[in-house]
Amino acid sequence: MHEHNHQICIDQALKRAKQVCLQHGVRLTELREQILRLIWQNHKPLGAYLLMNLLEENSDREHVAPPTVYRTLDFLIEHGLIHKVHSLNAYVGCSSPNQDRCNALFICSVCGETEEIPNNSIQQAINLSASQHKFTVENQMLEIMGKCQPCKQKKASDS
Amino acid sequence: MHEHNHQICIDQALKRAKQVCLQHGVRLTELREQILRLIWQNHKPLGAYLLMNLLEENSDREHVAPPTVYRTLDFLIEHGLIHKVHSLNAYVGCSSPNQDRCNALFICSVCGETEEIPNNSIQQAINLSASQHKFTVENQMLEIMGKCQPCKQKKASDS
DNA sequence: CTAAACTATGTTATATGATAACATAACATC
DNA sequence: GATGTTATGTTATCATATAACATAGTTTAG
Repeated sequence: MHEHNHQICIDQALKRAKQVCLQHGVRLTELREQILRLIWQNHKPLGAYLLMNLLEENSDREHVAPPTVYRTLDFLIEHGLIHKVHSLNAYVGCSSPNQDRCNALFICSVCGETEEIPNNSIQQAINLSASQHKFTVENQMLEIMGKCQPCKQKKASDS
Repeated sequence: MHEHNHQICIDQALKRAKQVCLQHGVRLTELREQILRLIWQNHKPLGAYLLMNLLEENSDREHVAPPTVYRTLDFLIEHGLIHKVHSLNAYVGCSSPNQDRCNALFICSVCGETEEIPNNSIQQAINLSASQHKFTVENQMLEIMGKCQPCKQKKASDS
């Protein structure tokens, strides 16, 4: 795990979520805030059913059913607060919700930690390729699996 | 649909599959060939259960079970003959099986037609971004949803 | 202030996608 | 043709996601 202050991460994400909801004229309900918080407590993508269990453990809710979670995930995705990581069927906090399009997601295959990295030159290359093929982009996803620096070092020191 | 000769497409894909299997020292069995053929009969990504049904309809097999299809899909993926389109949970023929990494997949949200477009500058941008973050890429997926040229034209003429 | 409209959540059932575990068959090699 | 290997069949089950409808909570207009 990178050494960075998680609490600050979470606080920032929630603060931003409140702003976004205000701007969009929608409500950040308790449920939505709880799920967003759970997601941000990891930098790993979390599956919907895991989130369901976490929600049962970490709130006074007793029985949480799938639709509850999926609706909330849909809401958070719709307002750019989280991403779905399709290669894992899992969900991760969005660190730059102001962008139209999804950035590159770097996913470590060892620790699962996921970083969203904005990159103009990737975007430009995609846009160029799209326009060359007269293709109008609505949505895109770039997921990159591999090993992060800390995990590589750790593996090296293990052997 | 682009006007291009499908049969040539399919034939080329099967020819290439035979080469690849020969090189890799594995067998292109009847089942594998049938599924590869079914996949190539579309330029749209097909789901595993749809393929299962198509296989029952288009072969003398009576009951095809999920593992049969999934094992075959795994085989075809492993040998670079098809791609899984994660955003659709579906499978599409790979048009350039010699590459290490997956190219950009342009998926039309109207007709579903999918094109795999190799693009060095996208790949370079990804590699650069990865190396800047000291991230070792093992695998990647870039899926771009939007509208293809024919569908845009068609829509324009409809209105 | 309360009825109506809208938004959010609860509940039950089910659809869809994928795999585990073990049995059988086909093929290859000696 | 016995043996090991690869491929496929079979049954059950897990994992992911949604449909459809019921209830509750919020907002707004009259």
